[in-house]
Amino acid sequence: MMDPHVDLTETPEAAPRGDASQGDAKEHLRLWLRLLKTSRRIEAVLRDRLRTEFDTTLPRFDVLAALARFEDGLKMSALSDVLRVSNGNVTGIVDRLVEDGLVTRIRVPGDRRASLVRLTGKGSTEFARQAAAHESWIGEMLGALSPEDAAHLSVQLDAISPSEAP
Amino acid sequence: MMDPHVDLTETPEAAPRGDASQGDAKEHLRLWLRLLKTSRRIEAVLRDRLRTEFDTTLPRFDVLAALARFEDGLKMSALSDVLRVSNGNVTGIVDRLVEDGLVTRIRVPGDRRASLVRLTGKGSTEFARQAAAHESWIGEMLGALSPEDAAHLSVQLDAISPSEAP
DNA sequence: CAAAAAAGGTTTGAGCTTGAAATAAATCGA
DNA sequence: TCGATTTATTTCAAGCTCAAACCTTTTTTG
Repeated sequence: MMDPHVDLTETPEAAPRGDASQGDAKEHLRLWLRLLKTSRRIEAVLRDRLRTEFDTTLPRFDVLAALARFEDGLKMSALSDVLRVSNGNVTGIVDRLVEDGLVTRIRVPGDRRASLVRLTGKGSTEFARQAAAHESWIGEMLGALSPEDAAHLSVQLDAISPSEAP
Repeated sequence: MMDPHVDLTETPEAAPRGDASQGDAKEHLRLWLRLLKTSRRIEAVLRDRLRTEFDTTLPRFDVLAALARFEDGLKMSALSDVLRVSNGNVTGIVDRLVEDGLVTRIRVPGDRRASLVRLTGKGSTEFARQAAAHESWIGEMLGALSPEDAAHLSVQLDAISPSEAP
């Protein structure tokens, strides 16, 4: 999981007066550490539940989720693009999902290089179960937040990582 | 990297009226996806810079950071505790850091099972360089946020994942 | 058309990650 | 004291992850 990077969260050490950028840097660093901690913690819970309740992993779930969004299937490259994962990475995960019959590779007529990856019926059913559970887990974990707060937070986070493609 | 899990960010689909909890769930899910996306994006940048500029990895950096905070060294178990990583995980990373001379294992006098892990002089120097760069990278990435916004965000995130030990 | 470039994927090597099993040492309880 | 438990750590198998190298096939271009 690897949480903290630098964690000086615990050392407030009075306001580091002097020039302003010093203090700003610390505040930004602190925010980053909280952000990381929060997402890691949630992720850990999701991994754990996916494993114990569905005997699967987060990457597998992510692939199914992506394919569920694109009913016509996705090319490997498009898939790794959507997931923001390296090309080679997806190959292995899809291989295993194919073994388990949750996903198929379909030849693309005009192009002998490419193939489309699609959910099978089984994959579709299985994902529906998992997605429902997933949503409720998130609800449990973020339940402390009002929908308004949640919406507000979303907006602020968007300010940090805008939707520009890297 | 595995970003999106479920990403229905792209399907606003009008406000799902009906009972309230429905919409709330979506809002929470949306927040989670943003949170994940943001932290993954920042993490990806950090990994990349650590690799290209220091030929190291985030987990290694994290271990050094933890050890830098505890000058007297940490036992393996304490280290994996601080980092919130499995025990066996740390073993390998520390092994490699020892090979590179950045870290040492010190026998604990009264206990032949345990050992303390500490930064070497070299490790300490190296970490200082990396930490400075790290802080400035964070500054770059979060620079769009005023320190006030950052502080505010920190507080809200803390509401999601409070400091209770799991 | 033939050579070069680009596009789609897989393989590979190294490292990270986990949970579970294995070792070994220390401590506790009867 | 001796067996049982707990504590500290490592080993293991399986899977995820990346970047780089490597094939093909397709497209571009001279």
